[in-house]
Parts: sequence; C-alpha cells; structure tokens
Amino acid sequence: MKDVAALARVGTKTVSRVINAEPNVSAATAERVWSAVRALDYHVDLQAGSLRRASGRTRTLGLLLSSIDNPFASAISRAVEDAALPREVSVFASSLDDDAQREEAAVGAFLRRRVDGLILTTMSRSAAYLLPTIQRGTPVVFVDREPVGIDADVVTSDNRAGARRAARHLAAHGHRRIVALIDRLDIQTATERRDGFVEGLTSADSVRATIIDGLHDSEGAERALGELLAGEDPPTAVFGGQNLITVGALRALRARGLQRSVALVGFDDVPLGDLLEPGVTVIRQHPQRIGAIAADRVFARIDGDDSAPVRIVVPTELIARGSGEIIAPR
Amino acid sequence: MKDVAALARVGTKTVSRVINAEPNVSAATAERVWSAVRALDYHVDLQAGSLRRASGRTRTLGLLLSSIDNPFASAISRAVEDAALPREVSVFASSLDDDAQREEAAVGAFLRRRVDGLILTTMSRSAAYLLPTIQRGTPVVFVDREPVGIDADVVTSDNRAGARRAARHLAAHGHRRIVALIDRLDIQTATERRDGFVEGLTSADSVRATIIDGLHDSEGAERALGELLAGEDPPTAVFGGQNLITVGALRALRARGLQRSVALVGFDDVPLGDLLEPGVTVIRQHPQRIGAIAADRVFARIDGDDSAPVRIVVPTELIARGSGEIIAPR
DNA sequence: CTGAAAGCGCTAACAG
DNA sequence: CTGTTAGCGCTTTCAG
Repeated sequence: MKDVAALARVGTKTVSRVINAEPNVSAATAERVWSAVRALDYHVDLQAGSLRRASGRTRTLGLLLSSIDNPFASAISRAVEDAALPREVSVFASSLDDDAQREEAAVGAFLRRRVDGLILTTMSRSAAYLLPTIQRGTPVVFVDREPVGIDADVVTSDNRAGARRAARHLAAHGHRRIVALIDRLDIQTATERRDGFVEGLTSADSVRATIIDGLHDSEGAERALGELLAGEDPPTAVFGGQNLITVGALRALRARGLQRSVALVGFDDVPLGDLLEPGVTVIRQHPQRIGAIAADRVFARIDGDDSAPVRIVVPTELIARGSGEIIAPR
Repeated sequence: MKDVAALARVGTKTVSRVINAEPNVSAATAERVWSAVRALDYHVDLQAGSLRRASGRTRTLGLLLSSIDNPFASAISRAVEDAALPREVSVFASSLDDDAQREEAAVGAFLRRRVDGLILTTMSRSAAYLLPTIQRGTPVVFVDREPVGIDADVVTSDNRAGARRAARHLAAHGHRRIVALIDRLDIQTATERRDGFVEGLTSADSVRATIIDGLHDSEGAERALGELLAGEDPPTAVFGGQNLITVGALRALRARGLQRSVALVGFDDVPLGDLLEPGVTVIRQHPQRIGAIAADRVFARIDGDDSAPVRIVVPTELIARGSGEIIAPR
C-alpha cells in the first residue's frame, strides 16, 4: 500500500479510502490511486485490515461437514457459498469424516484464522467446547445433526418423522420382515432415524424388524444386507439409513437379482435414483435449503441478532419411484 | 495473548514460544502458559502472526472449481483437503459456475486474503492476469483445463485421447450416425473433447457425425437429444461430453424407451453408472488423482520449487458397462 | 531460558 | 478533501 501511495503521490490513508470506497476523495485523486493499483497489481491485505478494523470482522466463514464428497454435503456447501458470495465473504471448507478429533482440530484451525462464524455438522459427544466461542461473539450454526450440551441454532431434517414414514410405507405394502440398515449410532441422525423407524412400525401388526447398525459406507451396507439375504428367512423389505447405505443395499439386491422383488426405501436421495430400474423410493432431504437457512442464520448472528437460539426443521418428503412400492410376497 | 501472558505471569514472547512449540522454555513455564491458554480458551491469531512472520505464509490455500456440487469437482476438493490437512493448511473453496467474471472476483478475494497458493479451474479467455501473482511468489496450479497465455503448472485429464477412444468405440460397434453432445466451446475441455471425437472418426468409414455444442447442463442436453431422436434419421449412438450432459442424454433415451437400443458413451463417470440398466459406458476420469497431484504441485511450489512449469496429464480409461456396446441396427 | 522493543500492513482517530 | 500518528496481535531481533 505504501508503494501505491508513493506512486500515486498521496498518503496511505487516501489509498485506503479509495480502495474501500470511502467518501471524501476527489475523483482525480481516486483515478490516480486506481491506476497505481493497476500498475502494481496491488491487492489490499484484508487480514491486516481486519486486525485494526473496529468490527474485527474477517469476512470469512468456516464450513465443516461430514465429507464434501457426499452429495448431501456438497449441496449444503454450494448453498452456503451462494449466500456468502454477495456478502463478499470467503468460505473455509473442511471435511470431518465423522471423526470427533478431526472436528475439534478443524474448528480450532478456523478459530485461529478468526472466522466470523461457523457452520458445523458436529460429531462430538458434546459440543459444549464451543460455548466460549459463541459467548465471545463467533456464532455457530449446527446443520444436519443436533448438538449435545449446548443451546445454539440448529438446522436439521425431519429425521424421525421421515424414518417413521418410510417404515409405515413399507408396512403398508404388506412387508412383515423388514431390515433397517443404520449408520453408526454415535451419529445423532442415525439414532433418530432408527427410533423413527421403530416408531413407525409399532402401530403396524406383527412386523418383524431387524436393525443392523454400525454401518457407515456403501461396502459395509452391501455386505451386511448380502448376508441377510443369503440367510434363513430373508427380509422382504429394506430401509437404507443414509445415501451411501442405500447405494450398498442397491448393489446387494442387484447382485442377487432381487431389485424387483425386495422393497427398498432410502433416507436421503440417491444420485440418478429416478433412472434406476426400479426407481429408488426415498425420503428426500433438502440439503440446499438446509445450507441456505444455516447461512442465513450465521449471517444474521454476525450482524448482531442476539435473539434466542432457533431450531429449524426442514421437512422431508417421500418420493415414490418404484422400489418402495414393491408388494410383499404371498 | 496479552491476557494469557498476564495470567501465566510471563512475557508475550514466552507465550508465543510455547504456542508455537519453539525451544528454550522450561517445562514448568510451558505448563503455566498452557493452563492459562485453557482457562481463557485462547486461540492464537494466525493472521496477525503471518503479518510479521518472515515467510509471510498464511497456511491457507484457495481452491476454485466449476461447481462443488458436481461430483468431479467435489472429488478434487476432497483430495486437496486431504493433502492440506497434515500440513495444517486451511482451504478456501469457491464455485465459479464457469463464469470468467466470477473467476476473477473469487481469485481477487483469495489474493486479498493472502492465500499461499491457488488451485484453479480457469474459465478465462486468458489467464495472463495471474502472471504478476505468480511472479510475486504465489503459485497457481491449473486443474482440469489448460490456461491460455500463461506458462504454469497444469493437471488435466487426457481429454482428446479419451474422446477419440469414445468415438472409435462407437464406430467399432457399427454406428454410422453418431451425435456428440458438447459443452460450451468457451470451455477448453469441450473443444478438446469435440476435436478428439472428430479425430477418432476420421479413420472410420463413412460415419455421419453431428456435433451439438453449447450444452451446459442436464436439461439442455436432454432437450437437444430429444429433438434429434424425434427427428428424421435419428442417431444410433450418442457421445456425452461431460457428466451432466450424459445424465441428460440418459433421461432423453429413457423417456423414449431407447436406452437399450441407442448406444451411449459418456465422458467422465456418472454416479451409479454401474447400477443403471444398461450400465453406462464412460471414459472415466480420475478427479481424486488430479486433485492430489495438483495439491502436491502447489505445496512443492510453496516450499520453493522453482523448476520449469509442468504439464501433467492423467490418463482416462474406457469403462465398458453396456450402454456403449449396443450394436448399431441393421 | 526470558522479555522488551520494533514493526508487519492496515484502519481509526484526529488534525489540517 | 488529505495526511499523520497510533496501535490491532503477533513474531523478529536482540539484550539480558
């Protein structure tokens, strides 16, 4: 900036004014400054600025999700970016792989970089470690999973109701032997979906439900379902607890040619789910909406909204495409 | 930091030493400092530090891709994050939507935040605007697309050869009326793939190839192919120039029940392409590998590697799953 | 092993 | 309308 000031023959403060579009600079001076900026390919150092700036804001956000590689997370990511763009806020992104240690490390890394706010899919047994951060004025909005031990903004899907709906849907199609393939139970949404699934069945008569939990990826789910299908008294219907699990289930069914005889409902949409044969019936989530709402919340908090924390639930919906409407045999 | 120093009854420099694991601090002093850090939930300000630090490094990277929402980009993203994690580097991510203006804006935003390096899928007619940046010591590694007007590290797929292979594959299965659905030609890979496709056909006899370019999303591709299929002398085979286009083509074929009679080869893999019926034959790219190599290059440059720019081409491969092996009628 | 002083690039506060 | 001075939180340098 000194160099620009020297080249434009003005003081550094004038350069600062021009660059930040502050008033009280004559057009001629401004033009001199701009041409010096162009000549030197100068870019202000925002970080240095925020050090001194009254607000202390860095115009930076931290986004922490399970894995950017998962369409659910990348849709959230995209929505957050889109909300950040017009505000000239840059987004730090980090995949946590549902690992609590990685979560704390990544949150720490972002805090050391003085992000103005955090959007977080937490994995921690307790998110209380973020309390001082919030109190010090760095808002945290939780997405996808409810945090434990902290009262803060949360945006989630309607996990329990969605799973209940899936269970009822399968029972309504005559299924009495249903298996639910569930993620690791240390993931909050997994227990929610399992509970919802169980709730959905209590009203139905004599359904024999098997719950397999601790599944986390496609391969594990495929293997688990494969064993059940090969065993005695195999299920006539499957509930896939998240998108990767549903994909694993699809593969297990396909491998045995059962995709048209065993029913399947997945939680969270699956890419090209409408193009498979049969189409994959899912409880659709709205990750884009979740991301947009979460971004709205952080920015509102950053802008000083200090109302009570809110808990926003984005409804899911059942998309019937065929796989979930397969009728139970006999 | 002053507060921590006061609480631990040491100077700020000692706090700095402890936090940065520098030598020459007694164990007892270090412990006092750590407990003060915990008591205050203190996090160093890395940005303030890098202002004064000799290296000037911010341990920050800028990653600019077409859209994080596309599996190709999110795989790259994931690979870059994984390379950044052990180096304690945080990654700024931004989707550019193949918009040159958005690109320059996002690059500027990251430069103003003093990233140590940039990984970029460029859209600009000329990337020469980055020359001063590179000369000043901020490395830029281009991914996916070759930049124009600048000599810098590039990591791409084997676009031309891959497209050639796709064309030959279809011709070898007897197709003589083939349509290539190509992205906007201002995207470098689109012209490469179109040219490769055409090259692949010149050796084959009397193939009537139609090239439709300017397609950018699934819907556009679906509409374009739909019209061709409904017209006179419809194609017997289709080449999808990128993953979204391939999906659009799949939908167009499905809508007319032609997925088993019209051949299809797509460039870039499609999610669940192996589970569709027929399976989708693709020229598979390796985005994860591209991302990993690109990250390696930036970090090498950041660490002072000033050898000549390299141009790394990651080979593609044809994955035959059925749709591309449909034989031409008659 | 420890701390004081200076200064990184910028903006706030104020003086002209 | 413009410039000067101080200081943001840290690390460098150097002196104890």
